[in-house]
Amino acid sequence: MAKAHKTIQPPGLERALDRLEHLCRAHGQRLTRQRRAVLSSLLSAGRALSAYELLERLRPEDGKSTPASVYRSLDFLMTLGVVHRLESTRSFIACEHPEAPHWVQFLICRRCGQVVEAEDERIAAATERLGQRLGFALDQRVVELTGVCEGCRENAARH
Amino acid sequence: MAKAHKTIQPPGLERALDRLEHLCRAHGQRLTRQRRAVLSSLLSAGRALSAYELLERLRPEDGKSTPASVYRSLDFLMTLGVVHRLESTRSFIACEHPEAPHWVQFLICRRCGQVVEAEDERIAAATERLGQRLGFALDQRVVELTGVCEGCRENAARH
DNA sequence: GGGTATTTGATACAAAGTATCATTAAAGGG
DNA sequence: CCCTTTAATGATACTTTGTATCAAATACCC
Ligand SMILES: [Zn+2]
Ligand SMILES: [Zn+2]
Ligand SMILES: [Zn+2]
Ligand SMILES: [Zn+2]
Repeated sequence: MAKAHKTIQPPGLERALDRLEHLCRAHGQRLTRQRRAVLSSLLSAGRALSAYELLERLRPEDGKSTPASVYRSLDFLMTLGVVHRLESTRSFIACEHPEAPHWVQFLICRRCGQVVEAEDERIAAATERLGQRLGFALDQRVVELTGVCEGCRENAARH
Repeated sequence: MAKAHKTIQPPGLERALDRLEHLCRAHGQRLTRQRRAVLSSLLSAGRALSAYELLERLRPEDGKSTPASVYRSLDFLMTLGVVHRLESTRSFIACEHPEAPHWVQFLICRRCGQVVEAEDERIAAATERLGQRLGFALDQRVVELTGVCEGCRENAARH
């Protein structure tokens, strides 16, 4: 049975966009059409997209988006914590956690591209401790674990 | 007092190149002039370099290196585990640990660019456990912690 | 030293990201 | 609702990073 491609439906999307609006107000930032469109597009994709893939998906709606403006919107959404950047795949993904800025870990399947956003206490604590031990005042933690997910291993098993 | 720029001197460099030779033999791989030059250059730099910075440093010696060949050498050295790639800065650094392939964490100072390679048991265990819990068979772990190192914070403190 | 599979060089290109500045539009107050 | 202000976008051009292809060179083994 093929698992349906994960796509956030209108209800969840609405909620996320409302949350974006509140975050903007709270931070005294402007909520523009493009910022909404970028988040919306990432959510609808239901997976990580490169900036240029995202640009392609915006084109039909908003033919005049450019790389620079997409990157600006992404940067903005990242500072709000509603979008994350995956360094190891140079792509961007909508946050799965409704809370304020947080430190997360990503698990990435190299077969199907699935990305799981985790919030592991143990890892958070261990990285913090390492930073302290080595005298670093940390402000960014990239934890990206790549491998093969369960589903893909099962598929591979039966040839 | 200005701290001298960290640079690996001939003795350590020799040892690293010998190690590279042995690793190549052990893996039945060829040790070419360029591969030696790339590792040597990274070691001498004593910091992370982008592929193109590295290319510049190779030019004087070997005027006909190209981006493609540098990337190929870097890929090769990475599979041997003697060079690491920093995803969050798109750069490469010589391994500081003489052991075979290993899982490490990097601490990166966003001020001075210093990179410390750590091998923290707790983080290793915690990431492994997270992978298992979520059903991922991990084969790559990117842990890059960015912040400000102790030295840079002290410098900043006295304006 | 000669044979052979691997690696490199040369060339061209693709993908990812940024700088600059004139124009547009979001937000807030009247 | 309109006007003003300030921040964001559009347009353009460019930089940086990374890859594909195939002929020529070379490391390794004997
Ligand atoms: Zn998140
Ligand atoms: Zn998978
Ligand atoms: Zn290492
Ligand atoms: Zn520093």
